[in-house]
Amino acid sequence: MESKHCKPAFERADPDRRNKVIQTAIDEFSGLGFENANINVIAKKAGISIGLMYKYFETKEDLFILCLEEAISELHAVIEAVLQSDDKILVRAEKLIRAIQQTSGRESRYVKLYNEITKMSDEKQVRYYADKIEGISYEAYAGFLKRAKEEGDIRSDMDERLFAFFFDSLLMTLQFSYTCDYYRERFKVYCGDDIFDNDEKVVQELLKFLESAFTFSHDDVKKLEK
Amino acid sequence: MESKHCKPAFERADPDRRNKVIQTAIDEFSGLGFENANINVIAKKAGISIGLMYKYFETKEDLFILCLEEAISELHAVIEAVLQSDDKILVRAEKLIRAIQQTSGRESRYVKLYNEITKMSDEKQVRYYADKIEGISYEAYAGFLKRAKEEGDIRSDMDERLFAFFFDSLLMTLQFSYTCDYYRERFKVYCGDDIFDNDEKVVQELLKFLESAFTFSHDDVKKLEK
DNA sequence: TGTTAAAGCGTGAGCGGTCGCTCACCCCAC
DNA sequence: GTGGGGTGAGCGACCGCTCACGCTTTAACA
Repeated sequence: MESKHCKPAFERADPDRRNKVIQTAIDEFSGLGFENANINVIAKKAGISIGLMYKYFETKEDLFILCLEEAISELHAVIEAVLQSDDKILVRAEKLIRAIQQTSGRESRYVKLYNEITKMSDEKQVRYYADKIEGISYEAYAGFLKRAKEEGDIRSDMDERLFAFFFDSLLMTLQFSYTCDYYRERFKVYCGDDIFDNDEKVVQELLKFLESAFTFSHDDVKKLEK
Repeated sequence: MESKHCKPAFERADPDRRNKVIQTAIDEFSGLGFENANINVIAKKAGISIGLMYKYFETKEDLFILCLEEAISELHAVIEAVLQSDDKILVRAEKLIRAIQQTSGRESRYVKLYNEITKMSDEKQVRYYADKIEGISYEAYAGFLKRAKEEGDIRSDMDERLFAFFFDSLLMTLQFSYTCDYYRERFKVYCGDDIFDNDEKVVQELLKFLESAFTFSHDDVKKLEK
């Protein structure tokens, strides 16, 4: 899993064209999935010939991977932007939730790509991308969970890594629920057809859920009750 | 989206053969995904000719759907079995978590099929299956959350539907984390390579997380602290 | 009981469409 | 004239699906 997924010719190409190719490819891959997307169609829509496409990329898969890398760095940037201040943990959570809800059409294609790799089963690729993508959010979440714990903002009786995992699981599912067709429908089954008109309610309820999970330990509350 | 997805000839066929065909198909679909699975190969592995396969099914998609229906009713049965007693909410949660961890090879193929439909985007199919599958767990979870709330076992200041959604999101992600390649790798990134040798720890930490989220409301704890 | 026709079970060569990818070729700059 | 940018017809592999055919069972009739 090395990092070069295009031929030199693509790097030399005009930046506008590079962009056009990548964005068109992301459109097709996120809309149809890797298997159903047609590289001949992508070339046509991007305004170049297939011949040239193959001067730029070794294989269809390489093109897909380049799109993935693009999506990853974009999503990475969003997380970084949201988390750069030194807010308390719940404020960070709130910012992340709101960022997820405001995911625009542009970003939602990235999320769909992400959902697409979720079905990969080539061992090496899975490892490479899980490390690359999940590593980003893991670093972000585990880092501030640990600090919050040290500073006494959250309960002391928890395993940070597992709690970071639960936290990310909730956010990831929410992300998919706002962008991917099946998850959207699932969201409606659970919360009603009008859930997409109630962003504020989702924020508040999830924060409620997280706040209690993060801050109140069973033993402490029992002590208080005595 | 009607419910007959095979021709009469398949219903008349020998039960052993029916089983062989369905199980072989589930193997292939769950291992390779819908697009990459080859119906000619499935026929060969199941010990029948493609000609006969098409006397049994209209299309490859119909075969896939029959597999899905099979998987759904199987997963439904598991949930039912786990939830039939009238345990308290955390005991139910614990049973579900342990059931997920003990998912065998046989069941894990069903989970992979479920993961596969997660990327469907045909509007009608998405609606049909989201309703059918998520409806099962929604009924189960929302029902006992509501009862628990009425009986005062859990906090009163929450929206049951959203909390059921968060609950299912955690369980669904855990389910995938024990069965699907990418999610397994993600689980390792968050919790370390040895997380799969620590089932008990996962149970305890998730229960801790859920117990606090479900039972302690911010206002109540603040009152106690005074 | 033997003959025959109809209906279903079962086969697999192969059709037809799709799509990843190649290659022979053109054009232009240096 | 050499090298890179650019083209698109078309090759070849794959795969969903068909169809002409063979075999067996059922049953109606002489």
